Amino acid sequence: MTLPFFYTYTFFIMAKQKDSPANNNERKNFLPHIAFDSVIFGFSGEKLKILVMEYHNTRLFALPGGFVGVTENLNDAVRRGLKERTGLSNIYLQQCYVFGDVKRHRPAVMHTILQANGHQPGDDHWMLDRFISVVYYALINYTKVTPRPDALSDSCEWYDVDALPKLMLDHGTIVKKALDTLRKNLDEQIVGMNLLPKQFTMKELQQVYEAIRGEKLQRTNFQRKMLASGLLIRHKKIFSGKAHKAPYLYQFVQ
Amino acid sequence: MTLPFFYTYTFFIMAKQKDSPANNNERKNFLPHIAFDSVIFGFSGEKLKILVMEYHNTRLFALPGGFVGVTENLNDAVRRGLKERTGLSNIYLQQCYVFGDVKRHRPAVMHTILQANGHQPGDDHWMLDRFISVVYYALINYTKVTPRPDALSDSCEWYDVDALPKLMLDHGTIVKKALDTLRKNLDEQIVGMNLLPKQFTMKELQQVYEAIRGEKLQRTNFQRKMLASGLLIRHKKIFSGKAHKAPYLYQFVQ
DNA sequence: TATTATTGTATCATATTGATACAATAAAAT
DNA sequence: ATTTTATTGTATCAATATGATACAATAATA
Repeated sequence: MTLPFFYTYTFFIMAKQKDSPANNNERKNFLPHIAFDSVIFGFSGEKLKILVMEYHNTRLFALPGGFVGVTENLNDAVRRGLKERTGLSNIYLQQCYVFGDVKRHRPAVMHTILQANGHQPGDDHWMLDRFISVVYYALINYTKVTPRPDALSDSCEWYDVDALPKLMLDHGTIVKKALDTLRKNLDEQIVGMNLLPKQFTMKELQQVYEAIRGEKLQRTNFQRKMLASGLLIRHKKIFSGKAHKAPYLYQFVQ
Repeated sequence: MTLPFFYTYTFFIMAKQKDSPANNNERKNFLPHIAFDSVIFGFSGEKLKILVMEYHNTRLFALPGGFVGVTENLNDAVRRGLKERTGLSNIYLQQCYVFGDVKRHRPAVMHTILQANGHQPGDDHWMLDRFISVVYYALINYTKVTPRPDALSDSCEWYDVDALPKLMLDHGTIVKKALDTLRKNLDEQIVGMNLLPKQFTMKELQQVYEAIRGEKLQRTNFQRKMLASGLLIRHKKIFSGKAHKAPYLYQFVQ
């Protein structure tokens, strides 16, 4: 579990108060025992990356996550979190898996995080409870996003999927599961439309697929298949300023 | 949400007591706001079916479901429920989707069920709360199972997926989602191994696929593909007592 | 013994995929 | 101004997979 997005707005205020009343207020605002975590995929032009947060005084790395308001749809809660981290509203979002094992519950870790931010949580603090976590993955256009660390002054940065820092709790397993699911669900149009800018070259498109599938593809056959799919509209060539033959620009239909 | 499997053991006893103490005890035994529902697929030899329960005095049809013990893994809770309904322990089980919209919350329906079983639940009864439901689907060999209605004397019966009764709440949507997921994940070996008896004819195997995909397949090409897959072991012919050429029996490797 | 519907296999034509070759070309190097 | 370069777009051949059809084998029945 990560710190809730909610913190961004209210945590600092509450941190100045005694813990119990704040604890009780927050406990009433969210569904207990239910969290979500998001694996946010972006594509840099060459590599597949995900957003990872670091809790400043703890050296703990975690996925962005949060909690569900008592009158809030689960999906909306996740969108709220994504908006908070990325500034984007219309993000491609998919449920991935629910992690519900008892052994996820490690209150000491959450205690560390709370303490590192000036709290003295009692043993009955709601965030020290057992949580099940609904995991989502999101696909976003890397270039549109400036990741925003939250009010706890964590960092929030892109990391290559193959060069992640060690993540806290079971967040490493969560990333693996999200990547597996993305690979299994790999739909040409959806993935391309959400990870790439509106217009792109055939090479960029191929790099997206190679990054996700984790293997090199035959250039000529990839091109043939994509062109035959009917998903692409071809635009004018771009003269990129690089040497060699200039590529066409493409975009997805619709 | 359906009545919890837990009811089977304790509900009748509790029903004799005043509601509040029982309410409070149960509230402590389960994670609040979290439920699961199971779409249990079976194959009859011709049709794909699912298990549906009927609450006797309500004419309400529902999927089997339940709640998660406070010290119980989510997956184990679902297996506990399946064992209860089918008697089987090693069941192929897959997570499907989490339904988490606020509009699922319809306390009146649950109130009706509780009342129909002799309860007078107060407005604060834990089962009248908002729940998110983690949906699983299971594949089981129809012939191995005798569905067990629970102690509330509901019925628990197989229904053709294309001839379901109207299900309560969003359970109709849940079935659609489970079927979609099954189709998308359709893995030859896993599906065949779990829906068919150990040995089966090529015709039975084809019928499983046709039932799941909802379309007829070309017999000869299906046979060619399955034989070429290397997944099947061929056994002796069976002389079924029917006219015409006797088919071979097959089974999956491993 | 002939009939019947089912089963197993073969064989076409057509699509899809893998591997390779090659011409076109934008800018840099000469 | 011409040559060189790596990249891009396209074509083509072989190998494989798929769709459609034909047909022989056969277990029990008529």
